[in-house]
Amino acid sequence: MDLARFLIGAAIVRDDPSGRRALRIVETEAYLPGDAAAHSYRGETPRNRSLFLRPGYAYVYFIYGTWFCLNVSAEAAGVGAGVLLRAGEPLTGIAAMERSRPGAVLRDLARGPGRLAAALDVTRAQDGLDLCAPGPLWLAAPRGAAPRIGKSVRIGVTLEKHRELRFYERDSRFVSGPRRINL
DNA sequence: AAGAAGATTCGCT
DNA sequence: GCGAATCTTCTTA
Repeated sequence: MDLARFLIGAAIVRDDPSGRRALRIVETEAYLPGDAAAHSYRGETPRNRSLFLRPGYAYVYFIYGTWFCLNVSAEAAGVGAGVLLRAGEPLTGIAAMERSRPGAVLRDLARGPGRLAAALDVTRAQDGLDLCAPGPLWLAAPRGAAPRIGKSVRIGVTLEKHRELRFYERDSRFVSGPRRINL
């Protein structure tokens, strides 16, 4: 949960043969230990094992047979928890992102978790990567003034729906969702 | 062994 | 606004 707040304003960087792409993270959700809505809730499986790594590793899952979503593992080794990256503001490599997201306008390139992963060409191939070390996918610490952060209930979850574990940059137009709850 | 639901998005009505 | 796409895991038989 602290990590989810900290990541607002940080950057997720993708380096691959098509060049460098970077997004400013503007929206996250925390999935805690003992959280019935978390993929790690029912224990470790082949799909979610990355959530049980120590903090800072990529957990990528395939959802609804169509999209990938990118998370950052959040708790000590052996404890299942993570932060879902829900939306980002394109910083660099915008042309490459547009190539990966045909038809999307700038504001929609990474506005939503499935879109964010698609804009960066993140798939299960990047699952388990250390995001705190140099590599094809990594995190850059927040820079500049601390953003104004809002919180709300998580989007799309039915379990533990009352918990306010979604965080977003209040002043960003790149935040996902038709609504901004608890402004 | 089979069916349902889920941390989503897009296209058509 | 609704349905499709079709993976992983859980539930029920």
